Amino acid sequence: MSEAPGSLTSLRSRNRLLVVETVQRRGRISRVGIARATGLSRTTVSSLVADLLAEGVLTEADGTGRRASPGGGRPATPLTLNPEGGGVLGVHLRHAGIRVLFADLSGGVLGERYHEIDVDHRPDDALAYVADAALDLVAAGGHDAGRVFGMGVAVSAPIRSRSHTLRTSSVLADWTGVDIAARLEARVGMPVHVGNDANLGALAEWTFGAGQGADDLIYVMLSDGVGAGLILGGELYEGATGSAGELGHIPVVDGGYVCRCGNRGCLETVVGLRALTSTFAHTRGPDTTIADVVALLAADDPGAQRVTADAGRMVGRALVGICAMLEPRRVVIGGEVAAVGRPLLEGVRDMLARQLPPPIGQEVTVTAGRLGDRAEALGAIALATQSTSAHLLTR
Amino acid sequence: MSEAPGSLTSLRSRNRLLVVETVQRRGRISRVGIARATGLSRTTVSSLVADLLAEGVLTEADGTGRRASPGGGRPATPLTLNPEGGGVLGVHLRHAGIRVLFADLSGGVLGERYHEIDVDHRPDDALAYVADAALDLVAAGGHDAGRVFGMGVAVSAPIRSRSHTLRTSSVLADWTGVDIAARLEARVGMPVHVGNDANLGALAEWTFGAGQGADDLIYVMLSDGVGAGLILGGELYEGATGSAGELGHIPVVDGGYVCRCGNRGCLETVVGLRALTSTFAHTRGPDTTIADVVALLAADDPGAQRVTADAGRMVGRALVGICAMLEPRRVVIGGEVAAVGRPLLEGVRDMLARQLPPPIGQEVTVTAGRLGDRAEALGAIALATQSTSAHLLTR
DNA sequence: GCGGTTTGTCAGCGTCAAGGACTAAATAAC
DNA sequence: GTTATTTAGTCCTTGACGCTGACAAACCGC
Repeated sequence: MSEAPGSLTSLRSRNRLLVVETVQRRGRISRVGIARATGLSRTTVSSLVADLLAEGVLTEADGTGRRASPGGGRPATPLTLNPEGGGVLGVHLRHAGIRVLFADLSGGVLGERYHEIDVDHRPDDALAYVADAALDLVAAGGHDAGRVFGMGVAVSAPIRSRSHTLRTSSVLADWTGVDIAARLEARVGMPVHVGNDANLGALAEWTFGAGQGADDLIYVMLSDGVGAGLILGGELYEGATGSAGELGHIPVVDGGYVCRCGNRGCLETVVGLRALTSTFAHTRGPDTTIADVVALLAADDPGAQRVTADAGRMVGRALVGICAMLEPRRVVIGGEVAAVGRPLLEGVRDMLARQLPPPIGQEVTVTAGRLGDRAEALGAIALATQSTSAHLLTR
Repeated sequence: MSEAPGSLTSLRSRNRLLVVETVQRRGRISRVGIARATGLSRTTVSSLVADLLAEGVLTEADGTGRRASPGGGRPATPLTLNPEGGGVLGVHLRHAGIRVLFADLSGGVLGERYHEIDVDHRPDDALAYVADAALDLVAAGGHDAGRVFGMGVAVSAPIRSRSHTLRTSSVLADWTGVDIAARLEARVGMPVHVGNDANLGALAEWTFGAGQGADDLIYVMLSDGVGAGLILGGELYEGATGSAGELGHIPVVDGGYVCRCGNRGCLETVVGLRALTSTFAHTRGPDTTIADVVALLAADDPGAQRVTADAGRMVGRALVGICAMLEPRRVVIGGEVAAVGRPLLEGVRDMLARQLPPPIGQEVTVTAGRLGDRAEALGAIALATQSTSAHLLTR
């Protein structure tokens, strides 16, 4: 595991990782292909691949359907990540429930569990459920638990990255100071990595979803709370203290409602799930849900149109400063509220186009997330996969 | 120069770079010290150092004053970067003039030239001056031109990082599309690296100035234009298109003055050098300079106090969103306007403390820059040094 | 079946960093 | 003054690594 930083074995480790990442990205690639892609020699790749095959990380895929080279030549042996070579678990702890995903190393989902539970006030119950569901999924998939390399956990709270514990959060109040990683590691017997849910949502949309190829993107999670995740220069940016992305607490209304953070007029007080639905309390009753709003929009209800577009403009307003400073290629809108679709996106686009200085405004694309509910859990999968590649495969 | 990515020689190159960087950071460190700091073995370090000594990159410093170890033992031989081993040039092209610095590889300034010239409309004159001054400085320092490894250039305009050319800019209108790097390379015969001045100011304050140790910082350059540079996760962040940091064009006043970017109420229209001094037109005449404002402040003039504090608050307002999203450790205020000092800083602090959500607000420090006028040129030095280390020493 | 072509492996070689033994140069104790 | 001790730096050997070049394998078209 640990090794001298500049030694020969570290070089081999780096090359191993290079090979695995290449296969991960390209899928079904031959040894020669890897050599061309990485710049390593065929011999070296062969040697590394031999190791990885022996360890069960890669497999030689079936040759059928392989494209013969023009003019003949020995057909290449396509290599893929071994689907039975291992898997990872991804968990999303949100205030209303828990989602657990089981996926192979390339991010293909093999199983899923969702459980409604009042996560806020029951850390022990929640963690117990997570552990049970996780082990259950692995068993149901017929997988060897020893080849499940890790678990990622997305949590709706800022994370102290060093200690893995949660900082104060009014969403998960009873969880403050709980070391989720340690507790879950004890239960499931594998490395557990914890991250903020908005950050992991960003990672997911970037890896699997609407943000593919955009190495600088902002993911906006419009849910009960409002958060954001940043991919900057092709890497997840978590900030010095691990809680970057407090989009929800940017003031957007002068002298607006008081927010749970103590300030006034925060974005969250205007476009949070509850704030948004409560706008309809007078006409549609106090129990209006986001699904109701979607239905109204489908029926071309002008009030709903107006409200969601306004919400989008508020999001845009909060984003202007950040977009001017960071010049992201893409803004991806996710979270439950994103289900309302177009009018919201139009609102965001409208505000950005109007307030950003000319060159930048045209370079930012605003899109809806493609992963829906599962974005954060998929991000947890990606987190676990990254750590797995880095730690377990590098040896 | 170019080499296989995973080969043995690449490993040696990386280790070379590691050694040089360690010496750069620590200064006067022995071989054993380097070994401890890098994790390499004494043998390896010795071998690398031998190469670097032979090439003149390092020198064995004088042993006098060396601290003998407690309990005796052979005294260590301190190593330093060879002051005569090479130098780099740093240039700042601003609208009103040109600054050229000559420094050794550790950032020590060996010579300086400043020339007032209307840079905006005379690309050829300006570049000719830069080349003359640069070669002159090298000769005056008694240095061998062959051991000057590169030149960095800070420019008040967005840079297309790929092509090294300038994008449209209303500050340097006649420079649009000019390939500064290529033109200067032809004149001075060394690699030239071009960067945005605010970005390089950030790099300078982080490397040499008020931002040392803060791996996440925002540098605010309050000059005629208003720009910003970002250090994120210990690296300069330039954005996808190389023009991140458009702080000056964040709207801060609803329906304010029209800005040169086409929008209304941009930060630049309120706190730019001209905007700020023109506030005093009625009472102090139209030719008020920033020095006059400083004098007024020194005399406890209440109007000046008020104006500068308000300017600070506007800067703070523009920064709130970014600070909430990025959680920087430090905000460094530089540029000519920063000379007004305390009331401006207090204004920024006031606004951030009031509008940032509680945990973040306390974690950000707002400081004045320590490098003054020379920050951007020093950043150009840092840029050239980085590139030098990476390209020339890695061989 | 036979040359042509591409894939993958094998053996030999040069390079690299690490570990241990050794020399160099100082201090501390006697 | 001499000897033991401690730390710094070098020399030599060793094991691992990746690359080059040669060779076998597997397919094409004729």
